[in-house]
Amino acid sequence: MKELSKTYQPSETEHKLIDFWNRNNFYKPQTPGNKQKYSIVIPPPNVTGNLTIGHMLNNTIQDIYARWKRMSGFNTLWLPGADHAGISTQTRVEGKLRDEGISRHDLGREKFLQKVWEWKEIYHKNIIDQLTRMGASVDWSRERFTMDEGLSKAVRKVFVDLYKKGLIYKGKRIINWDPQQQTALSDEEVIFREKNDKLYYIKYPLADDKNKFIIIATTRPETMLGDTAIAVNPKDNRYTEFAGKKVLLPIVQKAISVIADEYVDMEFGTGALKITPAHDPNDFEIGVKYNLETVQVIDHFGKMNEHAGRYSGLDRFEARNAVVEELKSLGLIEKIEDYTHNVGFSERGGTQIEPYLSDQWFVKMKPLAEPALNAVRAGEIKFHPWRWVKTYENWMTNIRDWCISRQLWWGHQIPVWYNKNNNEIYCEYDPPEDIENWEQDPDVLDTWFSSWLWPFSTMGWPKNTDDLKKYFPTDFLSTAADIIFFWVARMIMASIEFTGKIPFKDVYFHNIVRDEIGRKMSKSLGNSPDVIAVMDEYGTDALRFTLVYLAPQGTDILFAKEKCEIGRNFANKIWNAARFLLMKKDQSKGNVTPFEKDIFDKWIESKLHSSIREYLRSLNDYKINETSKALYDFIWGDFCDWYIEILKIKANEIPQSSQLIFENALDIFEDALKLLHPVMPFITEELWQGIKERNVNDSITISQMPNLNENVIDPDTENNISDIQKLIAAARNMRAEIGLSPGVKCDVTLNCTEAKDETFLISIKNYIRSLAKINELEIVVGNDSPPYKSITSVVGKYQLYLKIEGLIDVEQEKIKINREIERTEGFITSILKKLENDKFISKASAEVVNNERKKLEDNKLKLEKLKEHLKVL
RNA sequence: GGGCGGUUAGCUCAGCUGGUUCAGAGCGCUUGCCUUACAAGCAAGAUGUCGGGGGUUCGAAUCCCUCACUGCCCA
Repeated sequence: MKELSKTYQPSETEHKLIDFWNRNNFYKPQTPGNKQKYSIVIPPPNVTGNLTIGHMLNNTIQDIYARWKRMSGFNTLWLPGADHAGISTQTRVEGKLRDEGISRHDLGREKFLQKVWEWKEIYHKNIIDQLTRMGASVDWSRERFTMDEGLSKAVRKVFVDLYKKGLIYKGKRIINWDPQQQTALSDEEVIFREKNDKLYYIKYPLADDKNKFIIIATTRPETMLGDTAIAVNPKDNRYTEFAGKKVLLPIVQKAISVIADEYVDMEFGTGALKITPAHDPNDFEIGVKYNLETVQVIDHFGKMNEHAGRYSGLDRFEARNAVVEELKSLGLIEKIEDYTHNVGFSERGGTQIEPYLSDQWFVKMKPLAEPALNAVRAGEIKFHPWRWVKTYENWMTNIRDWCISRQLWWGHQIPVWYNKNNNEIYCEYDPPEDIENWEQDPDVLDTWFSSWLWPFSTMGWPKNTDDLKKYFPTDFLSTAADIIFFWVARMIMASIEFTGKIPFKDVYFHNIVRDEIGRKMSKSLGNSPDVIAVMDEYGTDALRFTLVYLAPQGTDILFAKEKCEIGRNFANKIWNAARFLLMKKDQSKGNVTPFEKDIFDKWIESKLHSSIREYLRSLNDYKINETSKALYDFIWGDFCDWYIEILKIKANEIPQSSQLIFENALDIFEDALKLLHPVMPFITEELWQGIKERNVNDSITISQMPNLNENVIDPDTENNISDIQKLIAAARNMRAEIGLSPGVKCDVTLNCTEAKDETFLISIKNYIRSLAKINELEIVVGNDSPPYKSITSVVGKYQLYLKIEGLIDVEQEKIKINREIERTEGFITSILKKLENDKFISKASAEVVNNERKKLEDNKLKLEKLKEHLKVL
């Protein structure tokens, strides 16, 4: 490997490695072989947009699992693709055309769709580029798009099958109408926002006594023109005398009935409700129940229609004011109050939704929901974090029929044909043969009607392909929780219904990425960083690592690009560790006398495997931030801060073995690189290539992940070294306290209690000396303090004395020791209190009690030593 | 109105199957360092009545109740 630069330069390696991986088809699963499979399908991003930081997180998580499993011996498929995003895409293209002064109707359906496809190609490529750039180890040869021929076939088959089963029906219902996009929306596509409005109290005179009124409260006075009843609660004494009578609908001058129904909320407004079946979903239900007339007064543009009399042609909001003015002049407005309520808006377009009575296609959801609910309740499908199950259950048990028709052109056109000559309806997989006699339903299907098939349609369903047999059901789905209903729940329903299998075993709901002050990332706020720019600035690995490191299960991430310094610095640390090891190995060429592994070598191996254990545990628990933490702590904390520093000393001690020493270190380092590869694929590949001789097309990405070896995990060794680390830290602390400059060496006496400690300490004496910058280090068994003036520090079973010889203010030191004595005495008292408590002795476990006894002994000893030291001073 | 979270160091957050291996990490801050890789670094340090109150327990950041504030989802 050529000499490494002083800092890691990601841009130099990333593009090169992407090319290298692609050239070698590493991410195409092998067709033969009997390896166990592991499969993931990507949540298909919309073709409309760029990938966001949220996508980066989601895809990093998937990539981690794909790469981890691939390196752990699984035949791994991560299948990529994109979604046609009906409304968004059509809106964008129409917008672009509008700028050119053209409407879609000018072009006609066919030409318009051609334009959309052209537009889609450009943006689709964008997404592919971004996924590639982030290092996603997907199999591009299997890429799918929801409007592909194959997926379109799946959609048609599903529609026809459900129709024939009676689970798809067409009906006149109140749906969410987007007057701007001119299409129906499903309940899930409507978002509610608080809006400041007015509550109008309107008097409806009794038909047989015009001096009596029922007063109703409404936020939508313009719809009164379509009222066909008034409703009150039968329990409401205020209205007992009115029930069953008729009132005269103002302006329209039509007599309508007063219905008594328990549905009416007595608390709201005046307790009397106007019923407008054509313009309110609840009123519609009442209308059906009481067989009321439906009078539609607003058309699909959101304008008053011919039934609105002289208001015909006015926009719904203009009409509101006009109606109120007229009512006022008639003296029929009781009062107008300010009122804040939740109003539905189109999720995509932002227009205020109009409840609209129209013919639409629906899926009956109840029969589909039940098995899907059971699969999750029974734990066949596991949610991470688990609590999302409740949300899922709640939605599934209150599920309502799904409005799937959209009055758009971009999407899967409904496979239903109407006979031009009679009332016949034809719904089949293939169009009718005498096509000239039929007219196809012009509507298209909700985009989610294709994406709910994604886990199996992408693998060739309805054909029973090899891929389907091999890779379905998938193992893992990572997604945002905000599409749990849109997508996750529906995929489970569809999978079970059409394949009889669950679509995936584990679902991970990843964090929502917000900006630094907690706002959701959005285009209009402009607070979402450009992911490519961030990758350019900090490196792809840095962004990936940082996101995962900041992603505890189930919380939101507050992200600012500066946080990528965490990942960048870590990458740089790794880079320099490699640089150093290689440099030393190079310098020590030929020094190959075998050496015996010492406690530090055993310690780093133990730590490596402890880390692997934690790595596996956290990955299996879907706690990826803990995975990244384990890697960070091992590589930076254990390997770089301690092991490399130890090796510097060791190589001086036994120079004849130095080459082997650094080669051994590189073996450990290589394992660490492999473990880290799923999170930081680029730098690990680059260094893996560099630290040893490799074959031309060999890659870390297809190498074997280190196996966990529990046998080398040795808690005693880890504890012993941990004590030594504390001891060295204490010595450094003492140096710092008395202001010794790093160049000045000091003399130290180290007391221990047992002979075996002495043997151990002597064996590593030079390391302690060197790391704590000690000149003379005397190791003594027993409690005798040294015969010179010193400051002291007690570390577990060890006692340190640092010779001061007038370097320090003795009085200050005495104050400090007294303070330490006080603290220790307090601590002893608290332990004694526990031990003298019979309930503690009897109820607490023996282990805990023994532990307390041990602590007591240790601290008594410590106290003794401190007091003695005070005397010496 | 119903449901689900969150509230721990100046900031962002871990820890929450109860016990000084639990009061932590990173950033920021203070001090000292161009030490045989790394100043994107090294060493040392300061800071918290773990949101308030009550309870269970020998023992609570951790379990229960309650209040406050805050976010999200559903109606």
